[in-house]
Amino acid sequence: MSKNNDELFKNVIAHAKEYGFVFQSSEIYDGLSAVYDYGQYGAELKNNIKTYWWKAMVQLNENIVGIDSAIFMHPKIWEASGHVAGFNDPMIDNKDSKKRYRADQLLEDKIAKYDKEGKTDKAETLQLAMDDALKAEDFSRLKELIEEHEIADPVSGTRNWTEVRQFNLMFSTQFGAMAEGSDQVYLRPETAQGIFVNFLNVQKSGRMKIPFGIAQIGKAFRNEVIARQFILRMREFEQMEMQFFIKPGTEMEWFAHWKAARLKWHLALGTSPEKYRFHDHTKLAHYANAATDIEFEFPFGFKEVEGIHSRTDFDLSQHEKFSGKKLRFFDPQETDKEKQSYVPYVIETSIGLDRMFLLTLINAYEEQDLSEGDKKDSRMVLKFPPALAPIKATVLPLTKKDGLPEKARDIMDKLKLDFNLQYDEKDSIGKRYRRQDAIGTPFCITVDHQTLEDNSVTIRHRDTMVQERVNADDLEKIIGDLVSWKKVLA
RNA sequence: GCGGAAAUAGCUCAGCUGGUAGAGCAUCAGUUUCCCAAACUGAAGGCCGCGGGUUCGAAUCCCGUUUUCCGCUCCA
Repeated sequence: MSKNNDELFKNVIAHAKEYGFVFQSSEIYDGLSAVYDYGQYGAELKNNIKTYWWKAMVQLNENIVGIDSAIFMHPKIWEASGHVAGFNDPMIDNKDSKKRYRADQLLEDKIAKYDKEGKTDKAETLQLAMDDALKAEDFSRLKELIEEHEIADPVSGTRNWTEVRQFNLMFSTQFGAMAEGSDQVYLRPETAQGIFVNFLNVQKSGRMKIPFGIAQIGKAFRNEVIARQFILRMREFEQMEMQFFIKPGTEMEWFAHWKAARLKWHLALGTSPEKYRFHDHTKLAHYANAATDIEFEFPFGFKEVEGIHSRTDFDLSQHEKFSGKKLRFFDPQETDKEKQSYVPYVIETSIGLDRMFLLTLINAYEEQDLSEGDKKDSRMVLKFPPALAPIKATVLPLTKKDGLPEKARDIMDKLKLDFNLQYDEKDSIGKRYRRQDAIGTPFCITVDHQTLEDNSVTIRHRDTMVQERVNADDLEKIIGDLVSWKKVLA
């Protein structure tokens, strides 16, 4: 990261805290690693991003519906999805090469080596010892075996190992009040499975016909080994996912469709296209036959914000297998009887809400030098798209007397049912404008002495700092148009 | 997890070789002004991340720990 970008990122984090967007969780207790809280303006901004996504995905697509599934799910779901098996390996690090290995893999390699050297006795003994240790989940025994058999890191050649640890990315807890005899359940590591297991419910109750999508916004939890870069990688995070169910064989067409549609959604916010890029996966996960990331150029480099994956019929097939229930779509239009009933393929779009939040904040953040001649001046402004701004407008009486506050309150009362507004009468008018700039309020409505005479007010625009005089009765329409979702969705 | 750096008021930071904390901005109250950070007066806010140790005495030295940032690593 260059010094300037490093500086910029630090300033954004400081700004986010100072102005009530993001706080570290449990801060007065020294914080909890990689967990963050959203403050008064952060919560508003986050909600607006959710709304933008929900409108674009659910409301504007007749064949996409939204659900809200529970965080707790049947433990077998995670076996079916592969998360239990894939997230439970015993790992060991070499302190010199700083490489991490699967402990059982290292031992397997050694066993193979013994066999090759004709030391079959040794191989067998080790194999048995390892199997016992793995079965008992005895990690210190695994470490002992690695030491006893003098296994060295192939990279550094040293035997300077850490303890063997299990990296399970899923958080677990007990289901049922009695600790004993209760079942272990997981906090979901992704929201997608909540959609897959409700595929039939939604399809039948909503009379959905393929192609159709199910969308969901919700929290997910991953016990990341390391979680850093502010809210980019958190242990508790929120996803906005849509699973689009399609006829097998049409996946490439739909993959291309959603790739384009999702980038369009991002760019509609006015973000410079140079800040975005696709990162197509060459190495695909076992369930996917195509995958791409939409990446955004953060101050610390291009990072994934959203993933678009062609997941084939992997998930539904797995759930068929594990649940014993048929998860199929019957297509009466299909003339070929053999192909009438099938497990749909899936195109997934999955965006990290917190990452989108960070993106929006960084993108909006601007330090402006407004000096003119000798007069030094600067301002901090968050140039949020008006539809996303936490506060849409602030009503300001020019002074605290002459009945201006009363008039300002009247105007505010008429507007506050439609818009999230603030009222401010403390300090000079210029200072109040700048305060609103810092939290990204796009419009300031100023009530002055002329307002008392002809009911006109000024609207001060955040980005240009230009004011226009309008009739107070027209504010609902004017502000309404300016902050409308039509500006980004139409 | 390894290595590096850091942690002092809401924010940014100062505090030299140890003697029980300061500034600017922000906040609050007031005076004045009345359309882009004005000025003035006053106030509030910190046991210096936390826990030990050395010392007559620790924000300052040592150890541990937590958190954050950077690099590596990891990332369905």
